[in-house]
Amino acid sequence: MNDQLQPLKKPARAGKAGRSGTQDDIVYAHIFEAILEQRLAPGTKLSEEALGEIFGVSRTIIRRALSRLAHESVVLLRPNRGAVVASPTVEEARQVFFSRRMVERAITELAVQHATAEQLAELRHMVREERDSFSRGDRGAGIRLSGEFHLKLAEAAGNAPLVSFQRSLVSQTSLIIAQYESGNRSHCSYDEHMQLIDAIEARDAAQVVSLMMHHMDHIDSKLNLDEESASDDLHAVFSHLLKKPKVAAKG
Amino acid sequence: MNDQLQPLKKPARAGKAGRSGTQDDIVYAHIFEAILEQRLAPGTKLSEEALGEIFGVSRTIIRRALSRLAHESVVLLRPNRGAVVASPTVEEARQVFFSRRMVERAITELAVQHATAEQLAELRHMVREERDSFSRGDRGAGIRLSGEFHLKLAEAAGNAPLVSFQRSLVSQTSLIIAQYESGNRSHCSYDEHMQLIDAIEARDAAQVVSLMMHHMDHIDSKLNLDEESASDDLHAVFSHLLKKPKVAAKG
DNA sequence: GTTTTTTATTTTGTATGCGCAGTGCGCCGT
DNA sequence: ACGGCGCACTGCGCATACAAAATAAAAAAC
Repeated sequence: MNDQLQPLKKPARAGKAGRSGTQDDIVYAHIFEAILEQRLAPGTKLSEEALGEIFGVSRTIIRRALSRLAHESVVLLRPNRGAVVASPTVEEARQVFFSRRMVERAITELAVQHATAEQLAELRHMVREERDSFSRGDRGAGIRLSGEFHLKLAEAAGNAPLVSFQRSLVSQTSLIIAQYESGNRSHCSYDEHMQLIDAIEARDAAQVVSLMMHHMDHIDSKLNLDEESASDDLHAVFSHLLKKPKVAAKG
Repeated sequence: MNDQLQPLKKPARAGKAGRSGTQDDIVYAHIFEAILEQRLAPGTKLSEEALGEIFGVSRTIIRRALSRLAHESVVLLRPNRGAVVASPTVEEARQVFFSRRMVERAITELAVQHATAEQLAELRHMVREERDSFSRGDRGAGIRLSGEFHLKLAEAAGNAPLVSFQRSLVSQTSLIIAQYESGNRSHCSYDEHMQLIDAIEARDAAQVVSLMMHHMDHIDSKLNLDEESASDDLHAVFSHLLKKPKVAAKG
């Protein structure tokens, strides 16, 4: 039956996991990473059956993953017409960044009050990983880890609804960056991330907020509103997961 | 037994709908309204099969509706153990209100800039309906409409991520109000809602924000967040009796 | 040759069946 | 009689099967 790929290994150590539903998360992480890596171009149709074949799971799982991605506005779910990779417009990007600024301000203020030493250590660890990813040239992982840093920061703020919202915003931001960031423009946000941690550790609220707002400005200013190109073929995009290049099981 | 309803009519005109997936939304709205009406007590188990029987749909639909409700933290989805009506703690309520204040401030500022005449008219219409519901004594509908007012206001702000977040916050707030609001204390928020609309129409940003913050204060002050009414958490309920819980409290 | 209608194929939406995990109860051992 | 163990029951997770909708294609009419 499904002899496409049997173990369904995770793409990296996608921090999103840790839940019970394993398969969901794995498929979710794979697709999300593929989008971030720009192996899936905006507008690409995400056929449930094709994805099911590729990941060796039924459409039920695919559908859940897509539903989740849709909720984070990373894919667009058109009724009766399937899912496509979201292609955020400039206006949508602006709205996301507006919300990001609002949320990040609140998060930093709370984090200064509530962040524990362990959380700060964990944050530093994540920044190091982020830096390593970029120095390895793994841009997709870097963007993802950069997002996870901000998510972790939200967790340190200790406000559950904020974390949930931040998760969605970070996903969308990652997609926007993947789409609009100009070339190899040294997405060296990890440096600013470290400064943020230092300021939080110093419990300097004003400084943290200031740094964060500048961080947002920098991300914003790195965006370039012209670039779009990537693959359309699902099998090609996920070829590194496949054992056989061509599947000929189904009639 | 229960007479299962056959045509699946909507509970009121649940404003959430208007989408494509009809059955999802209907089931979602029914369950949500039942929770708001407190016909479903916090902690009540929501069996997929039973709900499917009641609504005349398969577990697939029920599952989607529950998943949606879970995402809005209105029900709690325990892996392999089913769904139960959420019972937000006081701390969770505080977190929701913190986020609400942040979001409402942003929304009002944006709404002052962007709200159109049609949107204001629509808002007034909704407030009238809200008032009617309360005067009819339909508390559940009143709470729901009050929430939908705030959601509509978010839409008038013209920021999609904020709307999405607001939807989740409003759902949780409604649940919290349903649980914690003291008695029949005439949840006369519609009056303040009208004032808000007037101030928006006058494009008086400072006034709108001020009114909104006071509105939040009023909602807050109506809740008795000091004494918990009920809880599904046995440990919490009998904490004053328990010295050592018998149940395996691993993890 | 172009356009429109009809049909066929593909793809999503919904329902159901099977297997497994979680839970409670009864049985047995001490 | 009490505590540990295993069995049966309930109910969800996942896969599959079926039905409806949309798209693509083909054929017919203009």
